[in-house]
Amino acid sequence: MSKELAKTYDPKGIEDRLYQKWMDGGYFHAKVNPDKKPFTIVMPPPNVTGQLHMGHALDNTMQDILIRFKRMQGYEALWQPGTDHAAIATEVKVIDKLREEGIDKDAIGREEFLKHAWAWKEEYGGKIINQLKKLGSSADWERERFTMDEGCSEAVNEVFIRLYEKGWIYKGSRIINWCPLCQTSISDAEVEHEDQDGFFWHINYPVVGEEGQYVEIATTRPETLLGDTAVAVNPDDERYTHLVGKMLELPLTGRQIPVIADAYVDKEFGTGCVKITPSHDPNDFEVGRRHGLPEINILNDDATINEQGGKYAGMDRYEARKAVVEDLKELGLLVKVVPHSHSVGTHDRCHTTVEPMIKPQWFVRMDEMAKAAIQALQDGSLTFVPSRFDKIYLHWLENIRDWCISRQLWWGHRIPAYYCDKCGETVVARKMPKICPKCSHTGFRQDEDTLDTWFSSALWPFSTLGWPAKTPEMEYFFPTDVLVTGYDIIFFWVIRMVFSSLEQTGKTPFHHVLIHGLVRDAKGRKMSKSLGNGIDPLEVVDQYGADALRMTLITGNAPGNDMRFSWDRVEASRNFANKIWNASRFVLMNLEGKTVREPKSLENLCAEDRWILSRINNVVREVTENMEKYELGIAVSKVYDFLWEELCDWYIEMAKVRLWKAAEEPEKANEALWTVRFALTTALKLLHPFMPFVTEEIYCTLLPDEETIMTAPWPVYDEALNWPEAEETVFVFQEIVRGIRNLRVQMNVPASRRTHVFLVAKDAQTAACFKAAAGSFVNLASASQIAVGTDKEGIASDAVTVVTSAVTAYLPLEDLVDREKELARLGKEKERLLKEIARCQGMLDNPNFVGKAPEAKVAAEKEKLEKYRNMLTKVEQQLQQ
RNA sequence: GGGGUCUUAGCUCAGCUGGGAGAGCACCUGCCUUACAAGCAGGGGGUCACAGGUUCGAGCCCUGUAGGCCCCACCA
Repeated sequence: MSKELAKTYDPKGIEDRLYQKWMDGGYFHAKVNPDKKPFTIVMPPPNVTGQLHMGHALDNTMQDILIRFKRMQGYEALWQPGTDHAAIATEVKVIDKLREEGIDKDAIGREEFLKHAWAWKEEYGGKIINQLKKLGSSADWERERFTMDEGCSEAVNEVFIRLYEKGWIYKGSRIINWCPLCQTSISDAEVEHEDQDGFFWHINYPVVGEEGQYVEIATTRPETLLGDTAVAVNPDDERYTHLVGKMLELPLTGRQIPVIADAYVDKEFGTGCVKITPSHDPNDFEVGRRHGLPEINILNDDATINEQGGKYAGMDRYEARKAVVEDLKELGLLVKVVPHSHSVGTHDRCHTTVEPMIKPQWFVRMDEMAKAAIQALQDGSLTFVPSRFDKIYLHWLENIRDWCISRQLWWGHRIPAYYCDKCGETVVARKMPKICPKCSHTGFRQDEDTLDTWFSSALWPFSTLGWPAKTPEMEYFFPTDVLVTGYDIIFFWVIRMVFSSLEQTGKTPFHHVLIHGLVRDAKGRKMSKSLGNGIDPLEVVDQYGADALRMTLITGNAPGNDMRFSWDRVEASRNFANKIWNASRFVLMNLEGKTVREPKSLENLCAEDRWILSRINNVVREVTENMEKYELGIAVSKVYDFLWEELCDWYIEMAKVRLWKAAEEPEKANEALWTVRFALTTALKLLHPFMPFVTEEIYCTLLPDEETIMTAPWPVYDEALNWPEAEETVFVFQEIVRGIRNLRVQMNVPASRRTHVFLVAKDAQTAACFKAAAGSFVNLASASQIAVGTDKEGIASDAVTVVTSAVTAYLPLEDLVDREKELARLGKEKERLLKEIARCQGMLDNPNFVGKAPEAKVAAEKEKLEKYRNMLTKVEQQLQQ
């Protein structure tokens, strides 16, 4: 089969085939296994009706890398997948779809609507999962869950009831954020603040019974005047103390309102007098409650003025604003209008300006649970990567307000609260109660509201494992190890999972939170539907393959940082896949018809073999360390460099000499083959988490007895494969080869012309070393032959040189040598060495350096100095000739 | 108003606990060398934003300045 491998790697077909093979092999499935240590990642559940975007691709790639890595390391690695019902997002979509069909949500009613919603879910729900599979995601699909499936819903009810019974969930009329478009309450986290240009309207409120006396207030929302129930001043504000307790004429309403004193008012800001509208401003609400003020709601749910607004009833809030201002002007009560930029709360989904309103809603008391969540971070049971997100987490928790969890939606978990038809008694229970505990009535109706979608996602790390039941999975896989998500979702999700888990299970739901940034477009803009600048990950997969996409998303990116997506980078990744594809094609061609045996003694292998083995061995150690620290970008670039530069550009080129002479010297060829295959397959294992498909395809072709690379053991560092002297020998050879290539370009030596190369080593032992390795470098140095000795006898005096620490290379180039040029070159080299020597000398002459720097550093500098001095001597000798 | 973050080669970005500045792309010069032109070899290009400080030694640590981005925030 190997013979037919295409010259360029084409992921099409291969990826789907391999994915199917993995599915069939059940490699993604994790089970409770006492013989292994568990490693668990819970997948942030994508919106059930969502479309895969670059954010998902990045998020899932990172998780897949970690899970594949840990799986290879021998952990029982569970990647728990699933989807989220995404209450409001989905409901909006279903409403839109129904509208297109001419169906009105309210007309068909709750039951019927939910049927449509479920049908929608069934139709589109699997789509995003299939898209995730295209990326190569090795999640345990057998365990796929949905936030509204039976088990998760049970968990939701359980938590609701527990918190209710503890008094931490309560229903109350509080001021909440109301979206007039979506017609539901939303939580603080869902409000986005936008700076908008507006005005400050200064309005006079006449003082009752004191002709010509006014209190001037300033407001950005004059229409809310209709709901004012007081004007407040600071108790220490001498300008107004005499007014406190007096009544004011509230314009346009015929009502009278008191002047009250409250420390909330800032004397310095505006006029120092604040109109108080308890029903439509969070601060005013607080003030109102403190002073027992009436709460007058002036708005309908769609933000039109209600009957409380008198003549303005029926107007939209902005229409009413205009009308109110006009009327005030006419009454002569409008003092002035000042342009003013202020921040306005908008709904993060539809960007409609949110209206604060007082409504009966369900809340979760946050104080105690927030404390526990803060504690978890402080005592180290939870850590963020990178750690700068600690502050964001803490700041949010320290300033948290009670969480409004009820939503006036139909798609979601219906609140398990029941009200007696007769006496109105509230019963929170798993099922509809039969008899009222208060009045023994038997008729109940369930609360109409559903829960914030994040209420169920907050339970995701344990609800998916079977909680509240004491399942073996819960016992074994929980708490999970690492959560991978974007920084934009810390407030919505991470924090709520942490406190929910701490409260319900007593444990943090995960030990580490690995945060990534946003994938932006090539210009650095957020990818968005409205800008139309989004790039479909599936299109990238289609054109370049999932491996290339994954590689692109991981390379050169540090945790928590945003990244720009560019097609150039995808192409570079694709080229890398092709590079290793061809490297393995080379190996396969040489493998053809041979049986490779492991050499009897690795210790006796030639220097270049031990070099590459030593190198991959060290790369294994470094990459593993990087992976453990979640430094994925660094890890993958090390594998990249090893494969491309060390293995392909050097080792394979060196090995060719032996491989081409396989017929004459099969044993040597066998050693080269074994070594190259070992180094390559080891590197493939390191690369597999990043580029699962191409590595699998190559690995199984190179090692036909292996079923998959997925379960191949992750390589471990082996001290027996550490050969620093072999590394040094090859390193010197590389210096020489680079020097020779340099010379040849400078002297315009035709590529076809091969030259003799004489190496003069500093001593016999070094000479022997280089003699042994010389053969492998003949081609790299464009040499006809490489002779090695310990003195220059017999070498033409006009030969050009390449000087390294251990060896000097002489090239008799006769006719090609340009004396002047050569002298200039040597002069430059001398200059460089003198500089280096001066640098070393300078450091070593500094008593502070010698005295305070670590011994190893000082020794290293001494060694360098010695080396450069040697080289200088040789260059000077050459110059004299 | 508070906090975070960034400023490194023409572009996009790495740079792990402080110890001689890196990658990819782009550019220039040679090469279709029997794995790969999606390639090979060679090359140019950076006072690591600026100013101080700590240190034997700073791209990295501290302070300040300038500019960009982001988040949080009930100043009407």
